[in-house]
Amino acid sequence: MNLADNIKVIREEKSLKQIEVASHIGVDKSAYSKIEKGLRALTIDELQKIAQLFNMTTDQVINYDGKMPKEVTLEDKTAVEQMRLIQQLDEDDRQTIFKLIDKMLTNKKFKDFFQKNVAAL
Amino acid sequence: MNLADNIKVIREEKSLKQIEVASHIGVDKSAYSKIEKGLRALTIDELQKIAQLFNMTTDQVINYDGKMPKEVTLEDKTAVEQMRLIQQLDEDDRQTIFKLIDKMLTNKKFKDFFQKNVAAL
DNA sequence: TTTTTTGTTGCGAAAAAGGAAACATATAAT
DNA sequence: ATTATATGTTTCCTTTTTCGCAACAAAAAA
Repeated sequence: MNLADNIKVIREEKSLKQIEVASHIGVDKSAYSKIEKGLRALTIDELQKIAQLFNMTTDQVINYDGKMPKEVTLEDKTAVEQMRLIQQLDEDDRQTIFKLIDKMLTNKKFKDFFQKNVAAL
Repeated sequence: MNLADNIKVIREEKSLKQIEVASHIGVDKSAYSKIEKGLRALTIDELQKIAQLFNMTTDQVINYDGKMPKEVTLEDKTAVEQMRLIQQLDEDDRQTIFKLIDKMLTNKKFKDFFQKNVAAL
């Protein structure tokens, strides 16, 4: 999908008319039509205004991909990326994870302790 | 800071010459000079190529604020600590955590997706 | 069907971009 | 310092793009 198509699709998802987006970015409706048809390029300024109207970042508009989200797998990601993803969790989910980790760590400490002090008996 | 300034500052931080960026985006050096001086607008296409050359997203270039990296700022210092603790877990416990986080993240993505695309129905 | 709304196309005028070359400034070498 | 070289800027004219009205076409509503 190219940028022109992205904008058209997103605009339609938001049930906006061409004229509404056009006036928001300050161009004639004919010019806007050309934009969606790929007959005239969007300026960065216009893109930013459109993104603002759509409540999205410019990157999200540029890389828009209407397809369903794909699964996430942390395992193969770098630690930095893992952190970034964990930060994205909702507050309560993150709480759950941390509590679980606390339990696991506590558990491990006991396990290690017995391993070292009791197994020798 | 405006976009033209951002690009200039970032280019200089990366020790690139105007001519190098110019040829990467396919314009004459004089045109590129005009871009940095704000005498001619960047196209979205050019912005994307520049972002690629700079190893940044277009949003990062647009919203660049001069302040240096934030590899690990105080704010997410706790996150680093969190990761350090997770690394200490036994392999199978870590697997469990990761799988759970994966599920939560995937879940959240779907939730957000439906929020945006289906909730309006 | 007949209206009304929404989107597209044609066209001359106006604005912007292209790029070669002259010019200016900074950096390096002698 | 002076000269050379590398880097960045400006001028000037040509080419390309955009402008926006108005006519046109298509779709939706009445």
